[in-house]
Amino acid sequence: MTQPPSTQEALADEGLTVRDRHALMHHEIRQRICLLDYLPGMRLSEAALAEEFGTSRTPIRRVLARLEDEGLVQSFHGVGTLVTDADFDALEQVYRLRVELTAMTGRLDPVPPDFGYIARFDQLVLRGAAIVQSGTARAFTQFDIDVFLTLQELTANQPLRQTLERLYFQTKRLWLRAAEEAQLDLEEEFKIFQHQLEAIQCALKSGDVEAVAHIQRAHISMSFNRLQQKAR
Amino acid sequence: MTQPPSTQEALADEGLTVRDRHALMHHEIRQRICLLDYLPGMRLSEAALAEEFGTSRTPIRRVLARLEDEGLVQSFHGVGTLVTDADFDALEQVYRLRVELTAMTGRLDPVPPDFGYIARFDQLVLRGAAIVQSGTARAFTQFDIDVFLTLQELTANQPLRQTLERLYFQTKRLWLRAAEEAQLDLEEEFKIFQHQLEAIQCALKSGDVEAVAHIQRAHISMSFNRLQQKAR
DNA sequence: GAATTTCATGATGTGTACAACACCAGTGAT
DNA sequence: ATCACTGGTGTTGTACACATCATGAAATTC
Repeated sequence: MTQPPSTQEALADEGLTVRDRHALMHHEIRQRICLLDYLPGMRLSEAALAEEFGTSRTPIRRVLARLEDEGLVQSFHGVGTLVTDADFDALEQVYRLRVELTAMTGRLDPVPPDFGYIARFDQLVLRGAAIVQSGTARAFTQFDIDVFLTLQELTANQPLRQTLERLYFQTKRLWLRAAEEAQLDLEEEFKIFQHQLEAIQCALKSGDVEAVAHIQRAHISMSFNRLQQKAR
Repeated sequence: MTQPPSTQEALADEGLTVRDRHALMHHEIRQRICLLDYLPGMRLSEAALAEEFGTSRTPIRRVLARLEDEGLVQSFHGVGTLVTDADFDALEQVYRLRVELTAMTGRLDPVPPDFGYIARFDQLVLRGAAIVQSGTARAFTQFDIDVFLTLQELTANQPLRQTLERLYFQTKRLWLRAAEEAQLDLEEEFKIFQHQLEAIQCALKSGDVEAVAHIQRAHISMSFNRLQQKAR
């Protein structure tokens, strides 16, 4: 009996290439940083991570180097590898660029959604409805990541997707931190997000990918404004 | 008597931190790829590069990993590290994104040029005039890189700069390859570029950074169209 | 008692040997 | 003659020992 392996087990699996193992570790650590399992300023030990993932420091160092290029950690010789702090002012530029780039997804190589895609999105909307009723900020963030990755499929422009993914994971921590510090009205945030999902769902069914992009853009912009408001 | 050290000598210098050495090697290898010293498909030997830069494979591997993330090389286990080929169709998406992002530099955190900046730009225009008269495609490309990096200073938005730099170095090889294959009228290309520089110079002196961005955008777009035309 | 020095500790960065892998030439059987 | 196999060679990937550096506590000196 074979069951889908967990992330940790997958690393021990033998059917994976080097690139796959690297991607898995990168995703996992990035996820932990964005879900605030690793808080800003926290020191990541290469040795500890190596032991956890059942490998040596060398592959871990490669992953951390990539995360450093992406702005999520920073290494200091003799000190350690520290999670960068999600400072509002420093990330304002990232947020504004994200807003503009999101609008662009509708114009640059849009991918018309097929039936399978719309069905998958319907599933997401259902999942979201459950979170509205009883969900934690953490579960919501994980959900938000899934929605983001799904919506990314609507653009065939690879460099645009790659760039947006970077920016997304750089800014995502801001929202979650504000939410956990009770600066945001969680219930209201959930409802707004659900409304956005339904609007996107509607646009998808009419095949209007550009409208989807504009809805996203508007909501990212408004979310940023709410953050800005509460941060002061 | 102290003179500015060359790239190779700088690596032997002792006053440099780890990060500086990494940046130097990264810049140097990136430059070689974009100036077609390393042709697409060519195999880069980690051992040879390590010896040349007077270090071991370990730091070289980190540089190559970054270049792989940037899409300039690709490593294959047991085969080698190959320079990616500058395929026109594959880079079309990059080009189009670059066009849009360049226009954005005028809107997102523009930096008003001061007298020192304008003076430096005047120097560039003079250098360009010399290339128009008697210049190789290679010298022109090197000049183009300098102009690009100078114009980047007009945006304070760091993530935007970082992204544009990536895209720029991904696409730059296309032009040079087309030029060396005599698909482009070099003299005409030089003149067009010089006209662009003068237009930008004019916009700079009136302090209109957004106009600078639009001039750039127009020329990148037109340059791409000329490439597309000649490639078929 | 306070400032300074020393040194133990633990972190990242580097060098190197070896493992895993792909490619190719040569060899043999069919 | 052709195909399959096998070993040699060179490459990237990994593990580990060591160098280098920053930090803080303890010892020492004034």
